[in-house]
Amino acid sequence: MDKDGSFVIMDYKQLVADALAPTMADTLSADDIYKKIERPKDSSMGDYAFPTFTLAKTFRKAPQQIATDLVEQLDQSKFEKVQVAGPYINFFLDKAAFSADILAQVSAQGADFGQNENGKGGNVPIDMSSPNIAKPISMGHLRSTVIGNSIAEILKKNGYNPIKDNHLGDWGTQFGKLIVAYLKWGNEDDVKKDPITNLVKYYVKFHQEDKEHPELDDEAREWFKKLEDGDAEAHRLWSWFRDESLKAFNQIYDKLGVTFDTYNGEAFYNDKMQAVIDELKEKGLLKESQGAQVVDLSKYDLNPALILKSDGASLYITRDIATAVYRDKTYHPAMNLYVVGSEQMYYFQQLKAVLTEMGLASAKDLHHIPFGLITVDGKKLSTRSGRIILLDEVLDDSIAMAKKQIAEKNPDLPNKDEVAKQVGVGAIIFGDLKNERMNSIDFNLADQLKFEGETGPYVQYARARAESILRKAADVTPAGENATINDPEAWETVKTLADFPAIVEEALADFEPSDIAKYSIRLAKAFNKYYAHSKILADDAEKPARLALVKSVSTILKESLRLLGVQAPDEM
RNA sequence: GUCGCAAUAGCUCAGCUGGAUAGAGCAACGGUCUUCUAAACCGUAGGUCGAGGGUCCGAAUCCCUCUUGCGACACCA
Repeated sequence: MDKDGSFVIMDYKQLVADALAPTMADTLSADDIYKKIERPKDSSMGDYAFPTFTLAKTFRKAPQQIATDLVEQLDQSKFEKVQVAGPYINFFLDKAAFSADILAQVSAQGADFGQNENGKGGNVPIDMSSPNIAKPISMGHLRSTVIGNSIAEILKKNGYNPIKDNHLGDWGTQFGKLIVAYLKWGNEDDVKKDPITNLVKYYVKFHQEDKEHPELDDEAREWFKKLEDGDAEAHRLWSWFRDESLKAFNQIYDKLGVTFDTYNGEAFYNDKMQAVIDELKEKGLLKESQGAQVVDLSKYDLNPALILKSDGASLYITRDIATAVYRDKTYHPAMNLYVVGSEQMYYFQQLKAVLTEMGLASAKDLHHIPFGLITVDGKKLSTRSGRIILLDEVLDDSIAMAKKQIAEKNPDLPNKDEVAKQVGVGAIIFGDLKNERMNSIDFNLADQLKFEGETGPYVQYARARAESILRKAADVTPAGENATINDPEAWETVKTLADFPAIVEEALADFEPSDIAKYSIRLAKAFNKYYAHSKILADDAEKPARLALVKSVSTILKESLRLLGVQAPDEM
C-alpha cells in the first residue's frame, strides 16, 4: 500500500528510457523506447538492455555502429556503467542506490509490499472446489480448490474482494438412489462414523443390485420426485447426507487450510430457475427444437444451448444461469470466475453467450479458468471405475514423508507434527500450483512426495534458514532506510525482490498462481546462492544491511507462499 | 467429421508482448558440512525446440499445412 505515496517503486526502466530519449529525439518517442527495453537473461549483460536492430534502416548504419554512437551521446551519470555489446546497449544500475531503495521499501511495508488497489474493492465471486455430496474428494478436486484459493489471495493482493463459493453438487437423481440404498442396506451409525465411505458403498451396491432388480430404479425415481416435492422424510435424509458429507469435506479443507465464504450448492438454486426460464421466454430467446427448449447461439458460432429437456426438466446450464443471475444481483461482480476443468471450455463459452444474450451486466467479465486433467496411467479418474486417488490419502502420505524427513534431518525440532503438516501439505499444494494450469498431470505419488529441488519444501527451507539467521542475530537490528549493500553476491537477490509487485499483477492478469510459485523458487534460489557464498553474520559495517536483506527475503518468501495457500514454518 | 488444448534434455517442466551461446529441477557422475539448518551450494554430461513451409534484420515464440496425444461436440455435470 502506498501509505503516503512515498513508497512508490522507482521505475528503473524509465531511468534507462530517459537516458536514451534525447539521443534519438527525432526517430523514436520516449514511449517506444521504453517498450523496446529488455531484461537480459544474464547479469553479466547488465540489468537492462536496448537493442538497436530496428534503427538500422532509419539510421542506415549497422546496429553495432548505432549502439556505439548512442552510448557516446547519452548521459551515463545515473548508472554504474553503460556498455556496448554488439547491437545491444547494456545498462548496469547503481547497485548501492537500487538496493537501498528496495530494502527500505520492503522493510517499511513488510508483507504489504506488492499490494496494489487496481481492483478498487470490486467483488469477485469464484466458483471453485465443488465436490459432489456422498462422493469422495479426489486429486481432481484438489486443482479447483487450490487454484481457486490462490487466485482469491492474489485478487486481494490486487485490491479485489474475492468471494469463494463452494458450488456443491448436492442435487440430482443420484439422491433418489442413495435414499433407496440407505433405507435398504444402510445404518445410521456407519454413516456417522465414516459418511463418505459408507454412502459410496450404498451407492455402489445400488448399481450392482439394480442390474438384477430394475424395479429399484423406479423406487429411486419416486424418492427423487418426493425430494423435489418437499417430502419431509426425503428432505431429512438428503439434508443429513449433505451435513455428514460436508463434515467430512471440511476435515480435508482444514488440512489444506482452505476456507469458503459460501456453500451455495446446486440445491440452493432450485427455486431460482423458474425465474430464469421466464426471463428467457420474455426476451424471446427460447426456441423449440426436437421437443426441447434451446437458446440459439449461431451468431457466436456455437451450438445451441439446451435449457429444458423434452420432458421439461432443467439441465446443468439452467442452474448455472440462475447462479450467474443470482451472483450478479447479490454482488454486482467486477469479475465472475469459474475454476473448472478444461474439459468444460466449450460449455462455458455457451454459458457466457447465453448470459450475454440475456444482457447480464457481469457476463462480459465472466472468466472460465480451466485447468488440465489429472490422469492415472494416462486415463481419466472416475469414481465408478475405481480409478480414483483420494486427496486425503495423498495428503497423509505426504505428511508422513515430511515426518520421516524431520526425523532424519532435524530430530530436535519443536512442533514436529505441526511442521510436518505444513511441509507435507505445502509440498502437495505447491506441486499442483507450480506448473501452468493447463498442463495435464499424470498422477505419480513418488513425484508428489519429492521435497528437493524446485518444490514447496525448498522454498520453505530457504525461508526457515533466513529466519534462523535472524534469530541468531537478535542483538543487531536490521537496517531500515539506509541499507546499502555493495556485496555483488547479493545483487541477484535484491533485484528479484524488486520484481515482486510486477509478478503480483501478472499472476492476476493471467489467472496463473504458477507465476507466483515460479517467482518464489527464483527468489529462494537467489537467496540460497547468496547464503552459500556470503557470511551474513560477519561483523562489519554492512551487517545491518545484510540482515535487512535477509529479513526482506523472509517476508517476501512467506508472502509468496501465502498467496499460494502454503504455510511457512519458522524452523524445519 | 468439426472445434479446442498440447508436443522443448532420459523423466518433469521454464522460456514474458519474437531478440544476444535454448534454461531449471529430478535422475547420472564428481566436488563442498571444525564457521549462519547439506530439505542446501558448486561442477560435468545431456536438445535437428513433433515435421514441413511462410513472415521478419532475427522465430521455441507469430501465420499456414501435416503428424501424434488428450478433450469437447444438445436432452450428464
